[in-house]
Amino acid sequence: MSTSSRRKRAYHHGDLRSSILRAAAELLEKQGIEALSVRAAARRAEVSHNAPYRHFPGKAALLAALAADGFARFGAELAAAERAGGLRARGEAYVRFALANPQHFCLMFSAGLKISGDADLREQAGRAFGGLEQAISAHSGQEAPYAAIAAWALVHGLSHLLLDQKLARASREGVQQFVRSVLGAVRFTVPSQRPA
Amino acid sequence: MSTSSRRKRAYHHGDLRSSILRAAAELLEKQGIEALSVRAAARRAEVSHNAPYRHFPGKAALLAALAADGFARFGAELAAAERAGGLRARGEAYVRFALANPQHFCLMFSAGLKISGDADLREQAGRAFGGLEQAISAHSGQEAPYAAIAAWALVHGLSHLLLDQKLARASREGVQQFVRSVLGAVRFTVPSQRPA
DNA sequence: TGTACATCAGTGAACGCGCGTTCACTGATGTAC
DNA sequence: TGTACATCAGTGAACGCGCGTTCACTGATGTAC
Repeated sequence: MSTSSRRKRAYHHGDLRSSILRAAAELLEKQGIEALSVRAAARRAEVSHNAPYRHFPGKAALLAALAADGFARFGAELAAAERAGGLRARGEAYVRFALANPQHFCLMFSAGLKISGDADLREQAGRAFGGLEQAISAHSGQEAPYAAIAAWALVHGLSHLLLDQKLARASREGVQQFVRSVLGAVRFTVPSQRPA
Repeated sequence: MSTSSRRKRAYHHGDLRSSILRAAAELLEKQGIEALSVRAAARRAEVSHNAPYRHFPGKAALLAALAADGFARFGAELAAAERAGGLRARGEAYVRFALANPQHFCLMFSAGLKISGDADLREQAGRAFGGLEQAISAHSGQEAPYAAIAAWALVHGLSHLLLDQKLARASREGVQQFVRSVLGAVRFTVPSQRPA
């Protein structure tokens, strides 16, 4: 009540869709997927509990939009890392994103999320995966699909194990250095290997 | 009603704890973690909705017991596979377990599950992971911790990607052969490598 | 072998909760004339 | 520039739901004598 926020919010919010998404993202990371509900997001955005329905048909659409946002950021960070430091840097960025956005990461990769159902989500996920596949095949030669998949599985699994706190050693050594050591312990059996 | 099951169930069930666990496990795999509730498990076991509270203090304890069961089976299958076919077979069994018990696998590795809170869960998980670490260090020499972790990450990530349907190629080729190909594309940079 | 009684393992009713979603509404905005 | 009106983006009340958990209970079991 009273003059709570900077200025009294107008009846019309202006950009409620973004506000809802931001609130939902904060809830997701701070309280976990279980705590994320349409009503909670509306509360956090300081609107009535059904205002979100002006912008999302239902809860599933909200989750899909969150995941799409996640994929967009993910893809951008991976691409930037690779431009800066090659394929190895891309792998490290993969793990870094997962650790920085654990709940987003889980949401993006949860089986419950039907990627095909949402156009924007489909596009963003396709973009992120497309960049990945392209990067790997460009680096390893056209004929190394299994090595490419193994590399993906390696960083993906490392991300999950770190998120699930299964690797005590990592926190002792510092995560970035740990990740580098683990990735460094692997070679892929294709001709044109040897990272830059 | 009437003579529904084989014989009229006595007032005292006899082994309700096991029945509840079995019902919960079936619900978990058939309907997913979201559909698993204390009440649903009780319904499936054909007892009143609060009979489970005779055997589990609450929902968290039921989940912990499910996960502990999962770890017990997981550890046993991994150990058996290794006895039969070495470390490579252990890796394949890891993925096979995940694919055969997707929801259990996710539950077992979900961060929400507090392993330290439940004695039995702690023991079973420790047994499974202990076997894993032992197997890897025995195989790769004492001084290859990163290779060991990388191997773990590889099979773990492969499991997740397969579960999340991210690897279309796998279903085209047959999963077992696909897994073998991916695992075969990797070498670890430690002296005593070369699997049997 | 019989009986009194404590204990155990179930039942059914009830609680309060937050959820997703729908409904009829109202205040604000933009546009045609 | 002013005004009528359609449209948009919010509000607040209400719905039905399944959930976890608690309560007082009752039927069955086992044990001491």
